Amino acid sequence: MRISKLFGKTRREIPAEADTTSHQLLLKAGMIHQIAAGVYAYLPLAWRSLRKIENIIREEMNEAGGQEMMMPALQPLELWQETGRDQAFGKNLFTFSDRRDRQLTLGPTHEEVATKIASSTIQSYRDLPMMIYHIQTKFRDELRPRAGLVRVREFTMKDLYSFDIDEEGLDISYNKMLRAYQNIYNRCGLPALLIEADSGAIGGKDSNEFMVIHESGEDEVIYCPHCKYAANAEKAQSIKDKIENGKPLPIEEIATPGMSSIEQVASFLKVPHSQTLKAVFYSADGEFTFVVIRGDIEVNETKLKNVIGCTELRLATETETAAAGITTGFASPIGLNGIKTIADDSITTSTNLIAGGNKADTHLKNVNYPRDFQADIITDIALARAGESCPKCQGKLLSETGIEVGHIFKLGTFLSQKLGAMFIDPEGNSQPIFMGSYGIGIGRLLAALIENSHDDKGIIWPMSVTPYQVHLCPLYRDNSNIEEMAENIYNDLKSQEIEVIFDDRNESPGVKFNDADLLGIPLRITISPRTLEKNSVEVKWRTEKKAHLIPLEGLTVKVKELISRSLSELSNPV
RNA sequence: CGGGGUGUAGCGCAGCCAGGUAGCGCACCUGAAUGGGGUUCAGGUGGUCGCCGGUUCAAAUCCGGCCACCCCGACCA
Repeated sequence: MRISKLFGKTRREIPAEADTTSHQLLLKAGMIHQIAAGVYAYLPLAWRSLRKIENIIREEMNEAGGQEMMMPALQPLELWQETGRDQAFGKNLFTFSDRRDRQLTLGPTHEEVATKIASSTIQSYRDLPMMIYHIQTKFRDELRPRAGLVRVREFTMKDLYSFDIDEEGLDISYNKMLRAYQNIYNRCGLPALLIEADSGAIGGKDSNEFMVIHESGEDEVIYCPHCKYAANAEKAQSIKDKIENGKPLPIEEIATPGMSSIEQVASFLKVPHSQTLKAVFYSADGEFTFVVIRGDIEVNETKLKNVIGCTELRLATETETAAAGITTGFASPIGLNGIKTIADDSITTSTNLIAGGNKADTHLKNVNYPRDFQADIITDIALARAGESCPKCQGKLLSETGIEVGHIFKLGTFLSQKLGAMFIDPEGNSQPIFMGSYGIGIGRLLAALIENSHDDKGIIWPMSVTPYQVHLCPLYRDNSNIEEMAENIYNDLKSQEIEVIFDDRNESPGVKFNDADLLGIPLRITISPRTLEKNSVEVKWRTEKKAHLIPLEGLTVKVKELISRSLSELSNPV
């Protein structure tokens, strides 16, 4: 490709709207163009990289036994209503009506469609196990698209669905995918951490995410440096320190005028936050719910949602709280009637806590569970934090932010039961198919790659996913000798199927080098009067400062060798 | 949806407060010189000032409404 003909120009200044590195570099390098919030066009350079990533994914999916097919983006909303996931997705689902007033949705994912097809295609245990996948455009009406390609409303995703006869079969399929995913990240040169994740509204047993640890990420990862325990903060467990406040004492009412927050109460009574009881009120699918947790710990709403089993969970409004007869700021689980109460297990290991008095300006001292109140459910609903102890090895937990570049789920039989995807077992009984779902967002992977691999000059592509392998950079091109040599080298490299981008512009060396660094092609070949004097060209890796001279004679063979060596460093299958 | 911000040429911005022929830099076109890390000079092309309405002799500028985009939060298989 000649840069003079390339669709998409590099820029010196970047649109003010971009403030994430990958977004800035993608714009600066002329690789993407924004059309609306969270909607992008991919220009030729980005498209080449995206296709390479897709192909790596395709190869690994095929290797693991997946069969590629294509499912439609346009889906009847009815299908989503059958599984109830229209509610779970809520407004994230793009929906509209066709000319006959039938409601349609642009698929945010394809479990429903895949399951529907499986229900008619798979009939016997002899048809299982089976894995199908496609690479296709998804639509999600995100509340807030952000950070360039990191969170968008239209994006390409590879999603694979596995179908098995039982839990053990699912485990096998799941592990195959897990290995395939690790191969994908390795081949893309992207260090992705495998972590435990919440499986969300669809339920299911296990779920894992692949995270690229990076400050611009949107997810918090809690991990243990000692035993490699790592989990999404929504899922993470920790050992809560026990707080002993002595033997249970008699309950006592105390005046706390105007002290309505944990902060105020604790400092007023000169006790640590951990000796207080915090009350939080939620509306869970419309039901008013009272949540109690130790004062120093935050509620993990994902855990809470799973415990309650609701689809919509939000903090209750002041009106709702008042309607439930609760005195905000002085709420208490004691003497509560007819309100669903959920408590974190942290309150069972502490004694003599300070709780609200259920009337203004009053708190209760020496509150003890279960002596003074009961909860409908007692379990872990706490947000794990860095500094707490690892649930596996007692080591100290740490926290980082990360970009989610893959998510895999053991779905179990939830969807197959809803949609009637059954098979006949060897005994002749009808059984629901065990399903798994495995997704990778291609564009986000690209963004994560750039976040992970760049310097202040530009992108640094791994050889496997670079738009081009070689950047050919002749200096003083109007010198006819250079021009001719450069054209020859360009043609030689191309004839050996080396992917080369040729800076055939008559620009100054500074401009060319800066653009080369910005585009981030792994190998740069410079040809100038200076190198020609020695019958050589300069070859420089994007990752290195220094260039070295390579003779013109045998150049193509040498370059081919460098490329394949670079590629082989990226592929060591798990 | 709550909070904050921005819309003027392809990009970055000034002009608005105090209404009076729309400007600068980059990019782009022409020419010349130069050139190993965004080179210089000269000449040029390009704008419904986000949209609709109001005030006014006159609106990029003042007033009202709307829209779009960005950031933080909430939300998120």
